Amino acid sequence: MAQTTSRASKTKRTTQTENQIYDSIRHAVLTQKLPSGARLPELTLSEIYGVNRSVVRRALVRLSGDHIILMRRNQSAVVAHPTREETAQLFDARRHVEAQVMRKTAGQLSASARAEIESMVAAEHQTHDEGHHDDRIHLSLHFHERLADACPNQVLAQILQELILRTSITVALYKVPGMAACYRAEDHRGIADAIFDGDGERAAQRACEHLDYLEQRLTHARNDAEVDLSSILNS
Amino acid sequence: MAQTTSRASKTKRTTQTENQIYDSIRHAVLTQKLPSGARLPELTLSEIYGVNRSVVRRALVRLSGDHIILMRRNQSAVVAHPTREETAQLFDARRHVEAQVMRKTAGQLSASARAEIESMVAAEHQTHDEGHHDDRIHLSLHFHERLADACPNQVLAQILQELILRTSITVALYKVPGMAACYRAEDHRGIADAIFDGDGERAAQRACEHLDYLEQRLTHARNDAEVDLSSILNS
DNA sequence: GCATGGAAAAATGTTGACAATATTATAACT
DNA sequence: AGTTATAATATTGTCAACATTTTTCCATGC
Repeated sequence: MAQTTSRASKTKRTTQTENQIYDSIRHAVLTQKLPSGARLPELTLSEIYGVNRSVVRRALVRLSGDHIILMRRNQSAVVAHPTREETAQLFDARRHVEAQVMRKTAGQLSASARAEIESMVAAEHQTHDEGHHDDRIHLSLHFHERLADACPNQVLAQILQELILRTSITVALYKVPGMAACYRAEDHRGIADAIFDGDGERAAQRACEHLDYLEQRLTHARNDAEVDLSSILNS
Repeated sequence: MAQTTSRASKTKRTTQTENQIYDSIRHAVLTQKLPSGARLPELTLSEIYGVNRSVVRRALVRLSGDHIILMRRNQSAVVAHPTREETAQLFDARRHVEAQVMRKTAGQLSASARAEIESMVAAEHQTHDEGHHDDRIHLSLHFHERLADACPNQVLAQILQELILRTSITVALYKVPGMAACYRAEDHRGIADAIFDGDGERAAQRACEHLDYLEQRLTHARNDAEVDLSSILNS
């Protein structure tokens, strides 16, 4: 039932090109290549992807529905730039939802899923040790998303996926600049082990602590930046 | 910050006409005038509302993002028709989210909000006694939405609003036909009182019991129907 | 140097047309 | 009657053009 062509795209319209655009922008935001506040003019995007504005538009409307970008009348879409207040609410909501997803997922993993997650944790450690921060961020997000995928309750899981993306935006916006993107090596390991053991309550606890740690590392200063779209959006 | 022009429309594009269409369809689904599976051709809608298809389209894409309608390539949009499995997941998710919203909202109501909710509960009892089921359904949904509005965490509240709408669709689909739309007179009263008393845990408990009752009343048989759009969508 | 005003440019809003696809109706056949 | 093939219709997909609005830039004045 759950179509997997487009990451967490729920169930909706699927011109292949539209999905590509949706995924491309989503991915760029997720990996923090597109910073908060970056403008996304329809014409520029339609030239980059070689399609008409109407196709771009649909992708943008979907993204705005996911709170990833912000659309205002007669103005270019911009990557969402949540306030500090909204950030706090996002983390609060995510803790509550993710904890429940952990409880429901614990002990439910197939052998293959388990192996997959194991390798992801290992890969994450490796990229961290080697200093590939961009890759590690991507793997870290993929870890949370992969666990959500395994949750028996996909309604709850999709809600979590959205919250993961939105909190990722806030981290990019409010993290202290020099810091190697908030990371504690043993956090994901601990969560995975609790899930494997079927100990949902411990997994939930670990996930909350993980998110607390992340949130505490945020500052009040915002990191704004300018970007060149065409150099970023070419997947 | 939270714009209230369009019920739970999050923050997004807002051609007035587009919002009207969005709200109109949303309302028709919510009040069960548009049944599950009903087709929503773009041309028909654009004639009804007197606008171009592109305007209708944007409203439809937003609705599909909310899981209210389903869009498939080259096919007309249709009102969502969740499976029994998805229904169970929806109720499970809603219980978990709504319980938390109750906890956070308890004791936070202003005097005016309190009075407003009081009058809503009273109105609900009255319409029930008088047998105006359609009105009562509307008031009942409004009760839950009004409480969500009062929640300090609006991220969580908006997630709940979406779940309220989606569960409403499942109720329309799976309720036993003759039954006067699942209703226990004292449920909302008990929830409201707990909120007023600042007893979040009791409010959460009552909300869960309320939802359990609702869910248990659903059958496996689906209620399908045919409809004439133009006679419904004229608000 | 700075604010103000207005023209030029850029971007979105809206529309209608045509192409591609899906749905429905019709006809032929068993 | 029921089933299949085919034609007709309905519906969405994509596009380009123009209208409207916002943004940017530059000249003017103080």
